[in-house]
Amino acid sequence: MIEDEEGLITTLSDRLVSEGFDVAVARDGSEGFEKAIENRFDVIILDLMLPKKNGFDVCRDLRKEGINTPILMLTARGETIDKVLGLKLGADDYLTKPFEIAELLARIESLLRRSGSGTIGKNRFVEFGNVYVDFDRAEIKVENKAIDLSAMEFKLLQFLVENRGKVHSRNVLLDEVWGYDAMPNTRTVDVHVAWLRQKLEGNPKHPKYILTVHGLGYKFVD
Amino acid sequence: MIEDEEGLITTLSDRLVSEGFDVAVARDGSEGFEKAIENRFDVIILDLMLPKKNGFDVCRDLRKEGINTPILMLTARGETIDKVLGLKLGADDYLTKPFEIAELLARIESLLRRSGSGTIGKNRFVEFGNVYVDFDRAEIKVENKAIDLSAMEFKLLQFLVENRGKVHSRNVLLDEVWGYDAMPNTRTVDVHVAWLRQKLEGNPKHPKYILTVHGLGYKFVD
DNA sequence: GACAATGAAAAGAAATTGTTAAGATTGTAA
DNA sequence: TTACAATCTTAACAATTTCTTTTCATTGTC
Repeated sequence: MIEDEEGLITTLSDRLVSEGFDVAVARDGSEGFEKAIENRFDVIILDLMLPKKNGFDVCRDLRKEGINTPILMLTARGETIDKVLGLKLGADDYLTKPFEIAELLARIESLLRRSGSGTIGKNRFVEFGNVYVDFDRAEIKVENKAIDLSAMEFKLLQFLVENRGKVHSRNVLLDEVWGYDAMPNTRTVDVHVAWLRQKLEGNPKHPKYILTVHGLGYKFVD
Repeated sequence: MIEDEEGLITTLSDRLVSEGFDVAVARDGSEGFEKAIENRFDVIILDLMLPKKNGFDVCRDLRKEGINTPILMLTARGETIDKVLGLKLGADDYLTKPFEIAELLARIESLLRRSGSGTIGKNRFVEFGNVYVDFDRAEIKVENKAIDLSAMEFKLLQFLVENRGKVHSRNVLLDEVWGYDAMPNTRTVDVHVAWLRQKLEGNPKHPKYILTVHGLGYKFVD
């Protein structure tokens, strides 16, 4: 994402990350150009008005370098855009600010589909034993009965499941689930693990999925 | 629908109309190309073998013009189709003649769903409990009595309903419903949710449809 | 068996949400 | 243009839920 408007950067990258994308940001044209050459991105979101090197130039020069990554160009409100020029320079799609994020996501999907890079945004869920977890709906079912999890419990479960098999120390879990700037006692993790077990282990006293590794931390297995 | 086989045109357009779609027909490639640029269609059904300009060319040129309308390509019996080529040119799906009309309808539905334009053509409405919502007419009825919703309330309801089941954080709702450049307080969402509940939940204190997921956001269920 | 690590329970702290009402903003008609 | 009505946003407070800490019992390891 080559963009200099901080608000848009934050909103957009947050959303894209939550949709499962990895996002790299460049805040001016030259930086964007460099990064786009060094890395193999799937899509480039390119603002037209940029410091140092404008969107048209970035686009044209990238194509000159043989970079065929799909480019979605953003134009400011009211900015009259010369589509023909844009097309000649090699952009793949346009979007005029302000736009709905859904619109942008749809365009990205379309670009990815066209370039054959694959799809995203599916319903993510996992099953183990008779536990069913749907991360988008924030819903879990045990023996087909819906169970309520708190936000923390959910995030913790999600992290453990997505990094199954590996042992995670309490400090790692605090960083990953609670965030780097939250600094609760490590025992807090224990409490949440206990609650999770209470809710989804058939026999919480002898857990099958969320296991304790004495002296090291916890791990999820299935 | 860009197609030159009269029999198919009649059968198909009759059926599509009866399913609630509006259908425009072009009988050769050039005409189809022109019409697709002039109008905002929701789906294009495009035959491969056409007079004046073949399906591949129409497809590629439309994409070049920035037309992202989903394209469903029809190929004749036995016509070997180069799917890779088709994909590069921007088609979204294929169907080989002869096909069941039901199959074609299903593919169209799928394309519409993917492109997020909702199912248009049909007079789209939903019912849950004794609430009736017509999105095209922007009308809702509760126990058969018409209820007024403000613009925001309506957009919010529509988004929740169209993405039912999934939990949406307040920030996502702000982005989706208010737009990314609008930056109100996240609590604004709560207020609107409360109003919606007031208007369409039988017992607003214990909502059945618009549910709070503590710590995460809101979701619609029915 | 000693010592540290973990499990379990409960109370206090903190965060989130529901609700209301007072401005601020927008749209509309005179 | 002005005045009015409708709508939206913000702020405040209470109610609720969740999180953190603490304590003590239990388990595991050397």
